[in-house]
Amino acid sequence: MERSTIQRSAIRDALQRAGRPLLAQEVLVLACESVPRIGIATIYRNLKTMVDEGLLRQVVLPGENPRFELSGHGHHHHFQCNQCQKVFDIHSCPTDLATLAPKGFTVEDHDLTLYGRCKNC
Amino acid sequence: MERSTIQRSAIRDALQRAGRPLLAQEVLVLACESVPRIGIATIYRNLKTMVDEGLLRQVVLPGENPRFELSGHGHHHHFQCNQCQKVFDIHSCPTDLATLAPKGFTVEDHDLTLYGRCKNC
DNA sequence: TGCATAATGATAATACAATCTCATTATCAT
DNA sequence: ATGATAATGAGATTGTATTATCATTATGCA
Repeated sequence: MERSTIQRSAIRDALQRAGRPLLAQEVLVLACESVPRIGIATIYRNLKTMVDEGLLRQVVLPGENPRFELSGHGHHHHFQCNQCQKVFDIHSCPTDLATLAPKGFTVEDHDLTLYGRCKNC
Repeated sequence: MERSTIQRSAIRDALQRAGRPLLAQEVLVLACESVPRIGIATIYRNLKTMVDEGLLRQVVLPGENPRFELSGHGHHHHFQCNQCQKVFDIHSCPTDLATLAPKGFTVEDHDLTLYGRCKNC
């Protein structure tokens, strides 16, 4: 993955335009707008490469297939709409979660997902 | 699933003794202690039935297969050990998470997982 | 412009949790 | 204890996201 291809650009643009974490299938649909014959294998190949390069970050919600978002947003969490199932970023983070753990347990990280209705639903 | 079998009891006991959410595979291993020839299909069959009956609750962490725990613990969250991968209950819950959502979004529920080192690791 | 080869696209293959099949076994009302 | 049948166990099968294959196409350096 050393050459610059229109497919790779289309994938990056899709994620940028969406502004929210996308499933591989969602990336395919969006990327198809600019590269109609793009294949799903190309989507997966590039997503994997871009994650390895650090350009993308994988977002995994409970019971869901992995989504992908442009990295560089720092630590943040996600909101999933119960209606449209779309996932959005939340740029704030509750503090003092470490105190919730039982005695003898050390908290190193955490993962928070909010569920509800998004702006459009 | 109307009759009482030793397999079904073994599954319930395994979850009770563990006191933490277990994967189907973990249930199999524990249940084998009392019913050596128990099959994985029986594990899945009973887990599903017991969830339908409300006896068990499914616990799904990001990127993990479903775990099962006895229900009736009310709303709570989970801790996963980065070392042994075991999952434990956390019986406290951060408040005011609803305020974290962006303007226009309504929060109906949430899901929190803490990661770190458990007491034994 | 031409060439070496990286990347793509179509489709086959894989991985693996979960479910199904069906002969056998165990439960329980009578 | 007996019979109807629910449940089990072993292994085959399924479903589905992801990856591999490989002939073809496109990139970018000389």
